[in-house]
Amino acid sequence: MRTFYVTTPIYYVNAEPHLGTAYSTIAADVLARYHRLKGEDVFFLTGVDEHGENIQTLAAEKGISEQELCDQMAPMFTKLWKKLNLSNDIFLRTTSELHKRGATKFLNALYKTGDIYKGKYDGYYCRRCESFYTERELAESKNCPVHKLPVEWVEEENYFFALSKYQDGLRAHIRANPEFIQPESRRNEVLNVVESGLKDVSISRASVSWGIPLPFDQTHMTYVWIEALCNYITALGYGEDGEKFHKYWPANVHMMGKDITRFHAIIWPAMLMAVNLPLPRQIFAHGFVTNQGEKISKTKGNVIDMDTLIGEFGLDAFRYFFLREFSFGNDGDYSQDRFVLRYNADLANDLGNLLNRTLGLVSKNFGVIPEPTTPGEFDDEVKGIARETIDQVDALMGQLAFDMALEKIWEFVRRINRYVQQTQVWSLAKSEETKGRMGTILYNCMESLRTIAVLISPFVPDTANRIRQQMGLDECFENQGLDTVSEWGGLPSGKTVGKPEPIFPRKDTKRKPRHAASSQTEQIATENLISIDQFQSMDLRVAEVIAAERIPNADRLLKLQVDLGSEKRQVVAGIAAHYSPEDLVGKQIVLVANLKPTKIRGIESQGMLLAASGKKELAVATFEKRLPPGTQVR
RNA sequence: GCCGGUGUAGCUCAGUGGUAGAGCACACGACUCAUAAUCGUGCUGUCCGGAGUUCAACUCUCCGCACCGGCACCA
Repeated sequence: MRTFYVTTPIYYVNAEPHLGTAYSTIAADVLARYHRLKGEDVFFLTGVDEHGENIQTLAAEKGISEQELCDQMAPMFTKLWKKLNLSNDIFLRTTSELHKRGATKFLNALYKTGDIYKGKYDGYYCRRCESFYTERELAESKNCPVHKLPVEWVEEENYFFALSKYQDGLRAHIRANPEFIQPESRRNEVLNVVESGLKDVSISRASVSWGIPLPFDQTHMTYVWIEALCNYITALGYGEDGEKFHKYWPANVHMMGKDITRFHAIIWPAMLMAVNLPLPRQIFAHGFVTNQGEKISKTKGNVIDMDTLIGEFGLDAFRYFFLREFSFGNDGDYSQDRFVLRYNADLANDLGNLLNRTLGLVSKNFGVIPEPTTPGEFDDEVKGIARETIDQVDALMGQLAFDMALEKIWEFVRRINRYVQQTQVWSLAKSEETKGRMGTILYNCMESLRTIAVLISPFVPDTANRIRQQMGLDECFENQGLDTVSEWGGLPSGKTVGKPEPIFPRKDTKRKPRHAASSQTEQIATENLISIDQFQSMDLRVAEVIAAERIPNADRLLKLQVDLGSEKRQVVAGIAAHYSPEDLVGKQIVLVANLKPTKIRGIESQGMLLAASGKKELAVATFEKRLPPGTQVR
């Protein structure tokens, strides 16, 4: 029996699950369900990543143990997955013994290859990011560019994995296997990174206590990312349950958001190469969901509330929308309007109404599924399209083109609506002679609906079941494979049909009162308040720009000469995308005058100008009146 | 600045070396079994701009512009 192993990333338990994680996981679920439908032996993995310094810190803040924290967080994921009707075969926690044992074995195997060596690592370290930064990556303030928190100078002995050794092997593999990294754009990106040279990566942390110790040196914890990647094999019982592992590995698809492509496309395959395990067949990085064109973020307050959406439209509409509307692999934009449009057009009008009108006619005129006694015009065409649809959907699902697969299915749905129209079935009830033809047409409609129900079942499992129920077919979908629709005519005549009820009640298109327009500005921090003294430690001055020029080979940089009254300064500012040099000359700006000088692009910068910047726009702070240069700002 | 991608009807996108398509939206018509649904017809396009190759380019090549992603860089 063919096997199919699909994975999602294991999600970090430092935050609750959100739409992005749901999107990845639903997509993986659809894929898993589709392959089960094909009769394959599927293993679908998802789980949570529970180790690392972040968890350690968070637990300390809450005054509970790390394990307690994880035990609180993990159920949030399992609960949501249940709500989303996900069919994962395992929910792996990295704190589980299964994972710990597997990871330990893997690390030992890796160690034996000789590709792990002890080296000294020193650098600026951000505890939040759990990663190092070079001096250049940091601001003068010595703050982490992501969290704006102070970083620490850390010197520690670390273990390294000789990633650089696998550069050529990786490149060759990516080149030879176009399917390996998808979509294409991600593949190019990764190829680019690999070709520009790989550096060895640190795989341990001596300063962290919450994690899995390196088996060959218990004083070091395995770096959380390295350990997490192992989950794809530990979930299969790597190193112990040989049978399961050999059955499913290598994975057919590692599915993930595009932000974590590199760990999966570079480090993970290299580690597998090192220990001589086969590489996953495909790494698929999907796009992000935006909300009306904007990135979704908590601080922005434009998070899409899944509960509300599911409450109002139903789970299946939710699952349907994100897979139909977005081209998997590209970013997709959500808006309530588009959601309603899709819901009404596709689910209520096309599919829901087709089922409803068909069953209405059947129950009124026959009461049972009629016999197909009287073939006629259009019948063969409909049957042909059914066959064609099944084949095309299969090809598209193979490419993870969920949107196109659904489009194909809906072409079929529309064709059946047209069939009803063309044959004017309803008018055939008037005489007994035409009743045979009527029954045949209705049979064909129902048989089409049965096929459609099977095809859509991976996407909208509940809907598929409801369609079957209304049609009077009691078996639910778990037992209905693709093979049950591969031959036309599998629908049994004579069965009593159920009561037709709209499966997707149409939604009013009238604009609902919008929930409070999401604010454009980010929430203002109320934590980490500073004292007036701290504020006064900044020496802010009025400065007049006397000259400005671009810096070659830098998109964002301008070199400014400014007048501070008592002295002149040279400042490099990252505002070139928004201001041309001419715009600035003569302007009076706010300068942080007591900032330690630094070199940017080899050019000395003696201060920093203040500017407000949002996602797109940026404006330099100026004064509404001219002032003597050097005047203090407070 | 480097690497890659995209730019086609109001919107989302498909597409081929021979002068353009789908769905949605919109308009009109038909029908009435059905969830104001369905079916039919129509609609708008300098297929980003410019140059070149060609009998012929939206489709190939080059240049440019805009936008997106990655890198560099951004206090």
